[in-house]
Amino acid sequence: MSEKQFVTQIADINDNFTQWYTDVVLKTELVDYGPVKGTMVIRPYGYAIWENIQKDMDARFKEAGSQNAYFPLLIPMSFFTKEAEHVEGFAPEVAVVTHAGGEKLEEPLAIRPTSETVIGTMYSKWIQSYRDLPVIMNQWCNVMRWEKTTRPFLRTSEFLWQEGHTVHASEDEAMEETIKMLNVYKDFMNETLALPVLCGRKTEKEKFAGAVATFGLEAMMRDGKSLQSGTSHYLGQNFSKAFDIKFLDKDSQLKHGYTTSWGTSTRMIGAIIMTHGDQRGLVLPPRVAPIQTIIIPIAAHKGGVIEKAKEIESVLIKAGVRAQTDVRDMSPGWKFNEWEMKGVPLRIEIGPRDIENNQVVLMRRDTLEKQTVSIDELATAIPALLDTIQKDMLKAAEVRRDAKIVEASSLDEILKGVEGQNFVKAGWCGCRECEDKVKETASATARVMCDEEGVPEVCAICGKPAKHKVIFARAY
RNA sequence: CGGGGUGUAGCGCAGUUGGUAGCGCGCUUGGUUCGGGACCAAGAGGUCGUGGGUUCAAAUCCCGUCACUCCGACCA
Repeated sequence: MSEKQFVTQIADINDNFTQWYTDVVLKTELVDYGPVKGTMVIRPYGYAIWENIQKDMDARFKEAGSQNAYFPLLIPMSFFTKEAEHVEGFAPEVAVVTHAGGEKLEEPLAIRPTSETVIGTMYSKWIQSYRDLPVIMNQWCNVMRWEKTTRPFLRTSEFLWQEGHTVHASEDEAMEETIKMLNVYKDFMNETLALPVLCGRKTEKEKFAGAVATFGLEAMMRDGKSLQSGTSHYLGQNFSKAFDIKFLDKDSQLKHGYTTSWGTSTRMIGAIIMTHGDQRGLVLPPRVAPIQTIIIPIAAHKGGVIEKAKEIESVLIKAGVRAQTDVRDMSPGWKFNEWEMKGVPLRIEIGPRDIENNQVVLMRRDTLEKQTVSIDELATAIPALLDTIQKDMLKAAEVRRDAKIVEASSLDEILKGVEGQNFVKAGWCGCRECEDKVKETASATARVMCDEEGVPEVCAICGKPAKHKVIFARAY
């Protein structure tokens, strides 16, 4: 049976990946387009994934010492001009409120594209002493960036995210926090999203507007393109000076704090889709799947089938599994296709023959393998299997990714590597010209630096001595 | 922001040289089915994206505009 037969309404994943993506997000009812250009509605099935992400991540933040807070959506325009690089980076994409209450406003208000400026302003009021430090806060909110081209989850005018903002007494401590949160993200993406990510420092060109250093987490999509899935920034004293975040230190000296910020967004849902998905549609990691096990009664008109299915459902729910029975009056084949498209990790088929044998048929969405399991064992077998799927999905994604990482020692090799849908590792002298040259010839950008692997002798682009090892890739 | 494509029923589409709108799926009702997208019967559903223009007459031709989408440039 060809994969095409299953979900004919989805574009070919190998042929037209972007169309496949659009088809999948719309047809699985994760999202729909909003009435305003570039906006998206996150529908219940998509929002449930976000809620699962939030729940897991939020616990990790709290474990890392962070508290949640909420800062206002509207930010006085003047705040942005206080940090030169920051305003330059964000000004082009800020949406501004100029009228309210039927009158023109004295000062235009920006709809936050990110909150360093308001939060910095508030922190300057709250921090006086070294005893007030560190300050570690996170907020879950929406932000708005007026993008030219948009795509659901990957880039929309408005999106949901979390942004952490911290202040520390020393440079070392702030840098430590930056790396700590990078690792919190990494663990979360590995363990919960089953996403292998490459972490490292960004080049000057690619770093956050206003940061001293930006560290990114890059995931490889099925088409070999990179998706920046999270960032952690060391901001040094750039923002503390701009927003006057000062404290009296132990030595009675008045000092500026050192700040960090870190964020991830609903874009991660895009990463899940494009990393794990296949021709049949979504393949969701069990930990974030809104429904982990779908139970499909076969020959449901026959007595006792639905009852048994419901019985299994409640056993599974008691065992902590997000299980659901599809009792709709449709053919089993239709339901199989639908739930496969929606990426439910496990399917249970139960019909009269199974009930007779006290068993069910199980199918894994990730491998499409079927097996029969005794009904008595389900309460333990299903949670264990979900766990296995979670781990196998990460492994499978790692294998796919590692097969598509190549080394290059010339611009030509970088181009060939990127054209072959690979991540390309190469030596780099550190100059902007070489970075731009890669962009021009290969449409690829420096994703992250990986100097810890050993820096090659020469820059693959200009041949001068290399200072860094860089991963080049085309990116979303 | 440049280049291409598409807007006709909830979805996918057809609609010829301009002549007053159709198909498939879905939906509603009833019945038969049910182990990989079932079938029969009877129904409901559209000011053809939008604003102008040409014409006796526009889904169809012309101009504008908006949205979506694909390919680039800019960005999470």
